[in-house]
Amino acid sequence: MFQPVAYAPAYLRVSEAIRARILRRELAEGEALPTETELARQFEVNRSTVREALRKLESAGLLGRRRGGKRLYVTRPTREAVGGGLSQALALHRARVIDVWEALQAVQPGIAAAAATRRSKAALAKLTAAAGRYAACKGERQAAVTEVAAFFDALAEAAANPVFMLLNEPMLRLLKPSLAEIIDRVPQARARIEAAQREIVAAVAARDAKAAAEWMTRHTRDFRRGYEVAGIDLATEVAEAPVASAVS
Amino acid sequence: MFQPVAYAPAYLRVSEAIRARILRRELAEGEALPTETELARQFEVNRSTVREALRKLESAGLLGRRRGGKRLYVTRPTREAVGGGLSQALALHRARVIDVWEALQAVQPGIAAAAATRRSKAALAKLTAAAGRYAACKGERQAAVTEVAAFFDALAEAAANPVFMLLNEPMLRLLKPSLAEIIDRVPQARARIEAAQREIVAAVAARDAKAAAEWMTRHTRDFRRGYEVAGIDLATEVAEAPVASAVS
DNA sequence: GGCATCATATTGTCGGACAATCAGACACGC
DNA sequence: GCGTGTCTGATTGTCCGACAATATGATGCC
Repeated sequence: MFQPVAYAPAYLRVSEAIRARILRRELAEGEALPTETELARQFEVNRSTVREALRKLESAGLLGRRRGGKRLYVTRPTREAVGGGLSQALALHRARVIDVWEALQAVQPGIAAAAATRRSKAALAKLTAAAGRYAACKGERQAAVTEVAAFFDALAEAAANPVFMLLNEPMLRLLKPSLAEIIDRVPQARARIEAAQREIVAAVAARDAKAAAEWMTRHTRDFRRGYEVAGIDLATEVAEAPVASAVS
Repeated sequence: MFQPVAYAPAYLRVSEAIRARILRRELAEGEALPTETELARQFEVNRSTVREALRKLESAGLLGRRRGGKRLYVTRPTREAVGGGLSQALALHRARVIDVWEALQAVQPGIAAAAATRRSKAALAKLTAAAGRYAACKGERQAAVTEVAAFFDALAEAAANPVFMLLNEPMLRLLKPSLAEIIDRVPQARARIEAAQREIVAAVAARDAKAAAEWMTRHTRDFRRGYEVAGIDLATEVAEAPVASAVS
């Protein structure tokens, strides 16, 4: 019958006002925000209130600080920021390894196909380099995992689609721990990954979308196989490590 | 040679400490947080500092308030919260309609296939109901768009994969405006959507993953065709509307 | 032009204050 | 019993004022 009567505390109204101006690009990226005192004067609220509003925008990734700097600058959310939020949410929603893998399986072939059709020469070079770096890092388990992720990232970059680039981050972040186990425990994993990457690179180089998607499908299916061989329970819940900088 | 010496302001350390406990599930969902004064006492910081920390967690969706309530409760990020962050980020990254569509195209067939394999009886009923509601809403453009989105959501729910459920939100949110235009301007759009939904429902009911994916591919391809017929420039940047509750 | 020096502005944090209002207890009338 | 007033205490939202640490920008010097 009746709508709940709208009310929003001042810190929310302030943060929304600033957010709106950023989204409307009236505050351009890289621009410095006015000082807290100045904002307080303009909004006619106390500086403490302004600060609460700023904290919200800061954690949304819309405002950031330059290394060691004092002032806040308008930024756009980095992949890491978005990915952190998403993977944190997934961890709390009790997403399992199999769920994330399934999403990977669904998205990556599309990314590979898009990359094959649109890749620029520079992007192809980066992709090739990423595959090379993976092949090069024998032994070090952690480095290998990082490079596998870097390969996916390079592919998304070649697809030149910001949606893909943002989606990659959280999925890889959540899969990394289990990936490390696979590489440790499945002897043939390294060779298979290397081969798949080689084929994908070749398909992308040849602008062959179909082949790229196909090899990517095999590549991700290999991961699944790896889970089974490594004896990782697919129903394990993924975990999000708390930010390291929080060492109190 | 040397790492930058770590330093984090108190409000950050406090917010990370609370965040960590939530992620470790030491603070269970639904539990009420201690009062601000109590937190200030425990962390040995000022209440203002605690409040800044709380604002961060609040906008990350980890803390929420019950309607009209005062206390903060531990919550997990809702689809809307996550989707809002993601779509906002995409808007700032100048994602275009075609980019989001491409992602939709990549993900939805996978979702449909998963839904077909795993759907429960209840989920199937919901999906059928969603398709029915879409077919029912003749005329009202806005309602139709909402129902199209609801259909995708019901499908993701049938797939019982939190990753898919969270990914749907931002994509649909960003596509809604252009979807509305299609439905307005392309006469045959309604019928085609209805037909595709019917086929997808049938495939899911029959647990036919392949057919479900296939029909979904056609369904999304139809959207693309709709853009062209409606004369929507595929390179249009998607826009994220600022939160409505921010009416000052 | 590049570099050391210094004054100023700005942030991070604190303490205290007060109004609004939410939650729970309690009594009252039907 | 259930819905309705009334009261009290606790809690949040907001303000004010203060101060140390330090980033920023101007200044002068070579």
